[in-house]
Amino acid sequence: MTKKFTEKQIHILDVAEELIAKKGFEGTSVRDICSKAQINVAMISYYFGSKEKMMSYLYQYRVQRTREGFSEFSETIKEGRPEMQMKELIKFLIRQLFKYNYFHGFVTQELRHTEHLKDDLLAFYQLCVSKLEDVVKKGVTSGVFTNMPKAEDILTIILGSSLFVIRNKNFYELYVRDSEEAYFSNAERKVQENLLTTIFAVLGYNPQ
Amino acid sequence: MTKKFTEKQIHILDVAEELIAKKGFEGTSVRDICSKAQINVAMISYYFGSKEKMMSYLYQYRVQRTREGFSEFSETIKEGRPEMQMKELIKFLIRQLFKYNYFHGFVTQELRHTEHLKDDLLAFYQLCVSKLEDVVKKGVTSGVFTNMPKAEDILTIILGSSLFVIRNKNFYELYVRDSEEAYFSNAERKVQENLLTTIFAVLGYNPQ
Amino acid sequence: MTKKFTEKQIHILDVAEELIAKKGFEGTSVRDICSKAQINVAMISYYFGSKEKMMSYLYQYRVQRTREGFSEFSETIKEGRPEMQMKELIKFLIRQLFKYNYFHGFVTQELRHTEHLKDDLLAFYQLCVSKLEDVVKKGVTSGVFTNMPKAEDILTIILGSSLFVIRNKNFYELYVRDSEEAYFSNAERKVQENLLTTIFAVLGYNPQ
Amino acid sequence: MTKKFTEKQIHILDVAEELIAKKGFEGTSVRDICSKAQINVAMISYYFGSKEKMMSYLYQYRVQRTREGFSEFSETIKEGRPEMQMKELIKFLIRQLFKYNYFHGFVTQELRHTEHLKDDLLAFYQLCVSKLEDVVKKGVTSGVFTNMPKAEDILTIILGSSLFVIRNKNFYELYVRDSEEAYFSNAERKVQENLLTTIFAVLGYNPQ
DNA sequence: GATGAATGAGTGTTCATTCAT
DNA sequence: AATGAATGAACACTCATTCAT
Repeated sequence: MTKKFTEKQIHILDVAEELIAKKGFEGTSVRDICSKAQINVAMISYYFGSKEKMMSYLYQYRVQRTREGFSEFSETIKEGRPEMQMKELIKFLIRQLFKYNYFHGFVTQELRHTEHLKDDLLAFYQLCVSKLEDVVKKGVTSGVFTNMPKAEDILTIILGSSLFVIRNKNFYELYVRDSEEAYFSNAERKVQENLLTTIFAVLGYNPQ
Repeated sequence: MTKKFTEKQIHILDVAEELIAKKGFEGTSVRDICSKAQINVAMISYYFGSKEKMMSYLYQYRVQRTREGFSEFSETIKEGRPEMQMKELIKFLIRQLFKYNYFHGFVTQELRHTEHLKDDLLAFYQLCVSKLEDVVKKGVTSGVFTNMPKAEDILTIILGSSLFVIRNKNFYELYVRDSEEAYFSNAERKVQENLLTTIFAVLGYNPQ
Repeated sequence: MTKKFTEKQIHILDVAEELIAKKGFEGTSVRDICSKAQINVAMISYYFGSKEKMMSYLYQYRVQRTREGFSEFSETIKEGRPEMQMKELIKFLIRQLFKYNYFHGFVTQELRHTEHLKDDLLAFYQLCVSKLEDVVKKGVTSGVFTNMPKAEDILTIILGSSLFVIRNKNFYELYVRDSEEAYFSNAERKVQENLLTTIFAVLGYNPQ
Repeated sequence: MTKKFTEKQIHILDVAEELIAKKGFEGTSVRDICSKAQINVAMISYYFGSKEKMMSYLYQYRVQRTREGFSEFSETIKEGRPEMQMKELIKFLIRQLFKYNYFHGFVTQELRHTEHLKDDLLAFYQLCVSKLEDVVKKGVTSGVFTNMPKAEDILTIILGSSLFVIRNKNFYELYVRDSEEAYFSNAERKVQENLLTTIFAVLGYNPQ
């Protein structure tokens, strides 16, 4: 069952996510979060039970939202041809990763003591795998794709490459020479081009 | 130039790396490390000056070793044909990432306050980019590769996918159902297959 | 301007002063103070920011009180004859030193890293010098004093001798053989006699 | 019995005294001393048993030297008239205090846990008292001094005023505006003038 | 006789959390 | 429902000292 949050609680989670993304879970103190959120130091324990539980709620909250978004998205492409579906799927995933980059970036690193939480994310990833699988099969059947790579391999490339770019800003900005603000949007575009090219190559895309 | 370490110091660095990889830099206390390494709590300050300096030494130590390994490796493939060179290059990089997985996995996450250290890793990545570029060009010239993707895009896919598999064990082990011990070696093999297929596809490999 | 302290904070400062006077700033641990004050070890950081800042507050607190006392005192003697004023001035200064003996005794020794704090004490001393100067001049003009020693020399003798007696208990108790408790009050009386005699001699006091 | 020290040990004591005078006993680490003395960190424990015992030896060493100096000095004035003897005695004491200012300045503050050591200094002070007493009595008998103040009061004024000037540089340099280097020599001269005037006034000096 | 690597006790401080209000 | 004062545990680090060589 999904927990319902008040506006104040959501505000705390937003602030917490931002700070944790910047300085890590352990590197972010409850006082930091409360100070930035302009609330009392005791509020986090009061609302969520503990700092760690707050992290869990933050996690669940984000995963839930992402999954909901995925369902909505799925609807919008269900009529299209496989190559279009694949393209939109890739773009959608990259979009999510960049949008919730704070979250996706740190979460597996920081959620060590709350292993069970990973199940939610895992379920989401499996949803993606199964969707990718459908599209690949359909494409192969219709002859638009020549090869049938494993869906989990495709997802690995999409998630891995995107997260790498998000988290290794220093490396990638050698090739995306832009202002701090413009970096992410340009990096996202570049990754998108790269992944579209790469994955369609792997699929042996054969335009008809 | 490069600091020399005694066996004891190297032992501490190894233990530290393992723990930091598991629990993060801030999440790992000096006491944890010393307790696991069976040394006195004061040793880390004594040997390295501080916890943070220890981290720097660990970082430099690993990067230095990796770069040395890369130089040696470069020699061994310089005579081969481009497709062989590319294949070995991909395998070598994956090998390094899995070998020093603790290190590559956490380092950009944790080195927030010591930004300058990233330069070393960056230099290494650029070395890889330039090597990849050479091989791609040679392959295109000789006709064995049809396309000329950007070398940084290739590297992004290699590093990103490998690190994703290393760090998201929970996801990937759905597909690599093995004992804890066997996971990494099998995961490495699977990633290798995936990346070889993918990158050769992108290059438009045309066996002659 | 001046920081206001709660009763608890004042209690801590009192305990701290006593211990620091006995064992020095560096020789007194935060744990010592908190243990004696029956409070938590974290309270000093919590209330004052750090041990050193606590020292600053203690310092400022004492100097401020002493200066306020001096102003009040000045009022009470402004109508009298110079010899009476001088006598009361000497007695007042000795009184202050014995009253705040912990403080005056150690403060210049311990405030090495917070030199700027000395300015407050210095300002107080200068106030004393200027008051002494007025009285001496008036006495010389009225013919009750024959000589006009420098006011800073008079102050040096008063402060130096009093502090010596306060801090070299071992020496002086050879001549003031009393119980621990009675020592200071008797020592104060003896110093007072000594300094009154001495300074009036230097002034060439000529009763009329 | 007096301990004999090797040159190395004396070197350590000299360095220790200087540092302790500057930064206090607790504020000076064994490492500081050994580093400045260019010896091994273990040497202080090795030579003196412990840091505190080193302090004791330092203390005894200085007191012993001062007493020896006092005996020599006594010889040189034993033929003179009382007023000359008193003058030389005052000058000698001030001289010693400024010469060993490091030592006299801090010693009663820092020697808290080794109370027994004070006995040596006490014995020296008593020696001074008894010498002062002799001179005063002789002067009164011969009619050159009119009053007979207590010798311990005279000593208190001499020691207290000198130490105050030595230790409260910030105050006194308002009146002794000189370079850092010149301060002490000028301050010594000024204190000497002050104390000679003051004490001869108290004695009711009556030149014949 | 002298060293320097190594130690355990102790340092000031920060932490997430609790509790009386 | 919400606060902020207060806490005890834990933190990284420094200390004087020891001990094998």
